[in-house]
Amino acid sequence: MARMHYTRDNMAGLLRSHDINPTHQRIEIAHALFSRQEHLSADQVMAIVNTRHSETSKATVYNTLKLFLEKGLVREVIVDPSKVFFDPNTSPHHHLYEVDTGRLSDIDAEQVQISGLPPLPAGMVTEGIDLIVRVRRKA
Amino acid sequence: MARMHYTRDNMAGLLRSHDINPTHQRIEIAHALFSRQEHLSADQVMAIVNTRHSETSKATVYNTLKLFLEKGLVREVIVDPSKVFFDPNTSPHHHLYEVDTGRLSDIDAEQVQISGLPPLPAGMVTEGIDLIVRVRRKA
DNA sequence: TCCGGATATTAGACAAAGTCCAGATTGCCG
DNA sequence: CGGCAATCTGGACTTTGTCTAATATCCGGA
Ligand SMILES: [Mn+2]
Ligand SMILES: [Mn+2]
Ligand SMILES: [Zn+2]
Ligand SMILES: [Zn+2]
Repeated sequence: MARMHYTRDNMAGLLRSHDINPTHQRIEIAHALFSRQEHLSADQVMAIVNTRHSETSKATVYNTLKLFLEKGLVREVIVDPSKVFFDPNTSPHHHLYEVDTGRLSDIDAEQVQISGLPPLPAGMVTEGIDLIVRVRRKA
Repeated sequence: MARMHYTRDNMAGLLRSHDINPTHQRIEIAHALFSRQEHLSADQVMAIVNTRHSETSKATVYNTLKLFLEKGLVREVIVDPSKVFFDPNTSPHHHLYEVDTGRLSDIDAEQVQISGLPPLPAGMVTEGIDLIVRVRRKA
């Protein structure tokens, strides 16, 4: 929070701080996500990064997003059966999904409490708890 | 609940009660889901239904699962970026997803409470609230 | 029973998202 | 400059799911 501006220049430091070698392509992809602070699909990232002139291949977009994921720079949001969204907000939070438009927005985790979850099966650890509120325009 | 046995004979009535014309293929597909009470992907349904000898086409499997969904006979569970699962349990409940094995199991909604959700945007209605606990084998 | 329309099923072409690979590029160090 | 590791790339490939036009099945009325 209280993050000011995500410029391309900032991106190099952000990447380094996550143990990611900052290359031109990686900076562009990070910038697409962080400057917008939106949930983007791989396809959308691809389109943004290649608006001016084609710069980054599909393989690199996918490789890079996966790398960001492994390094904990972004998180994955699985709400749509046809594509995954990448989320520059890695603090714990939930999602509101408008099923008819595909719009996806954040719900702050602070004020939401979830209680009464059963104990985990032995030898398992929680990787994350995803809460998705699916909404639709009233008929 | 307290459902005893899901035989093929029961399936016709179940389908009719959901306003679905019971055909041979639909009965087989419903039987695959309800007799197991498991979360199955379209591919898995296809494999089950066609074990003995090929009986049902891919198009019919997908058409039928979509029909079941529309008629409220099954629900969709979106946890895996690569495929959707179909769930014969339509009562409100949550899911535990073992990310490394792909195993998906139910969490009773009765004892879980979720509070503090923000008000919905105007003109929107909730279609459902999905809670997914992602777990992993302890390292 | 036979006919005709509505309903359901089918094979296979197609599309979209994502993966993989082998070859080119880049950046860096001596 | 030459070598090496890391990165990037086009394009083939895979998987999941959709679509379509042809066929098969079902059913009610003559
Ligand atoms: Mn650029
Ligand atoms: Mn059969
Ligand atoms: Zn988010
Ligand atoms: Zn379930």
